[in-house]
Amino acid sequence: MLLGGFKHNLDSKNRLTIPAKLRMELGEKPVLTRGLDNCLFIYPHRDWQLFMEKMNILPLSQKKARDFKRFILSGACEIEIDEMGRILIPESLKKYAKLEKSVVVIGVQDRLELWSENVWSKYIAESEKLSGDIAEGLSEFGI
Amino acid sequence: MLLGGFKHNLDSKNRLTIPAKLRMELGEKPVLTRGLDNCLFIYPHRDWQLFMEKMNILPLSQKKARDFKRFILSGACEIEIDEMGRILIPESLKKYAKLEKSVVVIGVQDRLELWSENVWSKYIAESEKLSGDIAEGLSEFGI
DNA sequence: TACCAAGTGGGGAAAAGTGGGTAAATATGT
DNA sequence: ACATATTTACCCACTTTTCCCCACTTGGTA
Repeated sequence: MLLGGFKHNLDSKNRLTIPAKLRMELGEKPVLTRGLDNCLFIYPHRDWQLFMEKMNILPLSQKKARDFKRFILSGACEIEIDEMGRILIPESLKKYAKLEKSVVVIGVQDRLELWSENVWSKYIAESEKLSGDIAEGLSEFGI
Repeated sequence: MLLGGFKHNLDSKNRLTIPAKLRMELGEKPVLTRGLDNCLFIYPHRDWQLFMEKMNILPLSQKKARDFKRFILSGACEIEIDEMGRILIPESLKKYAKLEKSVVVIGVQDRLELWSENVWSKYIAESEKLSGDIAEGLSEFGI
C-alpha cells in the first residue's frame, strides 16, 4: 500500500529520487504517465495492467472514453529506477506537470503521484477549505 | 480501549515517547495521520486497513474522491515504535499540528491523538466554557 | 532507602538524499 | 562517413536524516 507525502528535488538532469519507503512497492518497471489534475502518475507494473484492463472495457464509441485513453496512454512510459533510487522524468511530462526543482511525491494506494510543489500547495490549500466535507467523508468511512 | 491523557516531550530529534499504557494497544506498525482540529491521529494498523479497504472502492474518475484520498493519504505514514517506546514524527506533520517541545497524548477509543500543549490548553479552555453546549445536540445519538 | 519501570537525552553508525564527473550512446550537422 | 554536440547511464563523494544503542533521571513502590 503506497502512502505518505514527501518533498524531493528534481536535479539539473531531470532525475528524481523516489522516497525509499515507497521504492520497494513500485517494483520493477513501473509506468509513468500523465495524471489527472496536473500531476503525474506512477503505477507499479501489476497495477498498471489492472488499470489497462479497466480501460479496455471502455466503449470505443464514446468520445469521452476515446479522449481519456489518449490522454493517459499518449504520455505513458516504462521507467527504470537507478541504483540511487532515482528515475528520469521525460521533458514532455515535466512540462505537463509544471515541475520545477521542488517536487511533492505522494502515495495514493495503488499509485504514486508527482506534483510541482507550487501546484500542490495551492491544491491542498483549496482542499483544506473544504475540510468540512472532508470530515463528513471521514464519518461515512467510520473514522 | 485507549484512554487517558499524558504529557510528553518531543526531543531534539523529533522523537516522542508513547505512554507505556497505550503502547500495547497500538500494536505493530500503527499509522500516523493529519487529524481534525490541528491534532494528529495514530491508528492501530488493522483499523487503518479497514479504512483503506473502504477507500479502495472510490472511483478514480470522480474529482471529489481523488481530493479526499489525496488529503488523507498525503498526510499519512506508517510508523515504528522503537525499543524505548518512541516514534519519529515527520517534519511536515510536526508543522501541521504546530508541535513544540511539550506534547499532549490522549487516548480516544480506538486511536491516539497528539496535540501541541499550547493548542490543547486553548482548546480545552474553550471546551470548558462551552461544556453545556457540547453535550447539546448529542441526544440524537442516544447520549 | 533501594529498586524498578518509565521517560529523556545524546553519540555514533547506517541509510537516504543530493549533486556532480565521466564515458557510452544517440543524435545532429557538414 | 566523420566530427561535434546532446542525452543517458553509471559512478563516486558529500550532507542530512534516521536508526540503534547506551546512560542518566525521575517518580512510584516495596
